[in-house]
Amino acid sequence: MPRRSLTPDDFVEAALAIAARAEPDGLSGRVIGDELGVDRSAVWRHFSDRDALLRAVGDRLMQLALQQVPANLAPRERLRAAGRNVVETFVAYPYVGSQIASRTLQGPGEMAMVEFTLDAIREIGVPHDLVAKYQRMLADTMLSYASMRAALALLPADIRAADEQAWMGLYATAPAEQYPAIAAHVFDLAVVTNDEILDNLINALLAVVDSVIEKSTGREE
Amino acid sequence: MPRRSLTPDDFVEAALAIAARAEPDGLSGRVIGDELGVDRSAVWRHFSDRDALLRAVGDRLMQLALQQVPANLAPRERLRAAGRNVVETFVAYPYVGSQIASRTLQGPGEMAMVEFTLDAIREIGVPHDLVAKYQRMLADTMLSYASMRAALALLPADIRAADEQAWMGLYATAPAEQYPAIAAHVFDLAVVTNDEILDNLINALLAVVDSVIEKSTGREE
DNA sequence: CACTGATGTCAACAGTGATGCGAAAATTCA
DNA sequence: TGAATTTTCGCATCACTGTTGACATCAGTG
Repeated sequence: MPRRSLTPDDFVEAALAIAARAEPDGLSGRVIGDELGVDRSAVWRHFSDRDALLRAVGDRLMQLALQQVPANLAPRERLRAAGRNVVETFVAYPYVGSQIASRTLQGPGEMAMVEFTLDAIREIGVPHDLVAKYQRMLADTMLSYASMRAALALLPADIRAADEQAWMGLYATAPAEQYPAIAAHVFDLAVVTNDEILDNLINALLAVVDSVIEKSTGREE
Repeated sequence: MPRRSLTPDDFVEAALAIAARAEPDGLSGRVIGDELGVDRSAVWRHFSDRDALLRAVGDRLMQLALQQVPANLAPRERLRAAGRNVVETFVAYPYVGSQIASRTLQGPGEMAMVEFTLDAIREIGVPHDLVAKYQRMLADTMLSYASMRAALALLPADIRAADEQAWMGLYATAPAEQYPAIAAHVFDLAVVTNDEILDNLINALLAVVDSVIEKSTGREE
């Protein structure tokens, strides 16, 4: 007795809503079904696989991340914003973000993101035959980092707190004879924030892109 | 009727052996138990949690990666080797590698790795107050990238092959008007290998570390 | 109106991590 | 030595997962 007819998009939408809540129960078929008032097996009428569902939702995440990049930025700033937005979006929808970094999504979101980044790298002035090489480095690195941050956001609050304070705990316990460098830097280690690390990482990647700019043509900036 | 007494290390060892096989069944309690000729519930006698087990095995992975770094290398090459070895080890034990990147292991393996990298960065000549900042960037980036590569190695062979050939497929299908940059670079994109990307990433990270070397002291190299 | 294809419901399956209970071995103590 | 205690495993069980197949019901077509 089908109460109503659902489209795959309805399930993607529901999965997004759930993934954003980051409840401890996870993103299971049962929860998705409940969100739509439907049996959990109805999900597999529209997606052959758990993997297929995740890829569809993941591709939507890419769209979300990309559409929040201001359009009128210089190419470097576009790349920076895209990277930050991917991390932000993955963290905002941690159940999906933590699981699809290694998959080729092959949807419109991923296509648009690749097009966007290729274009920005070309515009910066990277030689034509190196554009793809650096795009893949940037994309893979940002995706994997975003995925790790999402997995972090997924941890129960108490465990995350324990992990974050682990370094301060080691400060008290680690013998300075055995770990002199840790002893010398443990406070600095504990103080570094994840957003600082992300900024730092993006800067490093952009710097290496800058270092291969075509010297011959001086038209860019 | 305990046939014999098992230590936590025995389970870690068994988990390593299974994780190295990359069979499609995964690293479940049942498989670990079978490996030791023991019921799967025996695992939780020694580890409170699946998480605790993964952390223990993950810490062992760190030890494995670190102990294969040649001792007599220059600091830059030590960092390069450590990064490569972490990726290699995570890929070699993909079940564990793909899951513990976001956790603080807090074991001797992680401690040794942090000590090792802090020391190398200091030896390169990074100012004292910036050593921790760059260590965390290097470590988090390499861990997350290694984790993604491990997840990739875990995919069934047919899916991985399909993913790798996705770009070539897009070459045929993607409309050049809508995705001009993809059309212009799709062949280059498909040709870039993961190991190239890794080299490229490590180079980028090391370059940014080099850029903050203390200019005042010229004693290094 | 009947027919067909799509879609949801329900029950079932094997598999997971985890828990509580009882038995047996290993260890400790007298 | 022998008794008491602690450790550790086997077994049964739980709730939960993704997935499948049989059945029922709806929408749209001729």
